Amino acid sequence: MKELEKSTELKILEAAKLEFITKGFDGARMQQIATKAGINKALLHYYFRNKENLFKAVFGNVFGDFFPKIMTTFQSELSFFEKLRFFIDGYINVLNKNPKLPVFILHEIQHRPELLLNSLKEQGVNPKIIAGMVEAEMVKGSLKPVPVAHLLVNMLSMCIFPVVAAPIMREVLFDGNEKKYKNFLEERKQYVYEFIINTIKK
Amino acid sequence: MKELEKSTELKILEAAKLEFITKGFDGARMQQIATKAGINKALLHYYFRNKENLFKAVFGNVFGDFFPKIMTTFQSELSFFEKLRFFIDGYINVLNKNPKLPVFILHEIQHRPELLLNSLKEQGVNPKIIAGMVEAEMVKGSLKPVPVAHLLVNMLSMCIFPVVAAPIMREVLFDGNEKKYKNFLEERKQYVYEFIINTIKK
DNA sequence: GTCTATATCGGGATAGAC
DNA sequence: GTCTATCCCGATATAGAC
Repeated sequence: MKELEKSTELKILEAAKLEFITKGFDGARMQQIATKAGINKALLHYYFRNKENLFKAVFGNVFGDFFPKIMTTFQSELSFFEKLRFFIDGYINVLNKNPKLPVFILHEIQHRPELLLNSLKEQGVNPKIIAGMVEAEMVKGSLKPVPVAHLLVNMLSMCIFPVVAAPIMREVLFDGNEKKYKNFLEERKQYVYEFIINTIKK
Repeated sequence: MKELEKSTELKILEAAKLEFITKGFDGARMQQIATKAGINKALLHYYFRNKENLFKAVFGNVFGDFFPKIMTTFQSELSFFEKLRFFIDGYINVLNKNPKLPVFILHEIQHRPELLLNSLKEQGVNPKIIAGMVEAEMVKGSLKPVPVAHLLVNMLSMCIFPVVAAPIMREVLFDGNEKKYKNFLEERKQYVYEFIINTIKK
């Protein structure tokens, strides 16, 4: 039974998420969060005792998007190459919808390493599943043997970085033309795939 | 004629650079900068009227390291493949020495787009020189024709991202073992090179 | 140029009524 | 649960002596 009115707590969390991600912890303002949520500061402190608590709640929620849930794609019945394509495609999409997320996370964990460790535990990030799968293909002989860690990091890099550095890249490569850059990112889904394939197919 | 005593202004700039890069503009504290520089807050304001000014001075100084000066490598007499190797090697080195720089820059330009535009002008960043050079090799026939923009972005991505995301990657891939991750980054100089070569050599 | 002392203000947090 | 009013501290910035 869904409420038409979102609960106050939910409204706060949404507003806080937006504020924290765009401004960072230090730049975020409780007043601003309250305003966006349509309430006042006092109520904020009623729900979450202080700024720190509120932040942690948001961070925990948000971390999972950085390392993709799309990992599940890899447990499907598709062929390996299809899985790869789905992964790249899906991940670039997710990042495009939340382009500020990675920088936010990377910025914050610099000062609060514990955030990272906690979140990793909660999320159960396990690249080993995918790594194992890739290695299996290699011993099976369907893929050229290459260092798997580097391969995975390369793949992530080529998906994440261009989104993260979009403000700069857009300027440098396309003189600030937003449309052209969006198009560029769209093309990447194909090229990154080909790029990866190139190094592992026999 | 070099002074044995660094000028006060220089000491301030160094201290400020460190503080801003690690904490970001909002997290940085004037008091902390003063202390690190061995002076007091008032003197800080004497040299740079306010925090904003000081920040801009630092940012301008620092931006150039993000897009490498190593571009000059590309004007040398080396063969194309040697140039490529030098570039990757040198860039990963630079980043390793300033691993926090990229996140700092990306975080700050999110709220102050003008910083980016100004810095780009000052630095005269021009990927077109390299792009042109790569394209020349392609028409000459010594390289397989691939989309140059994507190729360059891929190369940057694979160099920058692993350094930027080091805190996470170190945890996920090597259970936090610093030594292993350093070693991993060292290996990358070779693998990224091979990875790139693989997609462009005939 | 460099210092101490102080003004000013913004923002997180709390008290207490409804 | 939600509000108004207020406290209080930390941080930028300035005044003014040396």
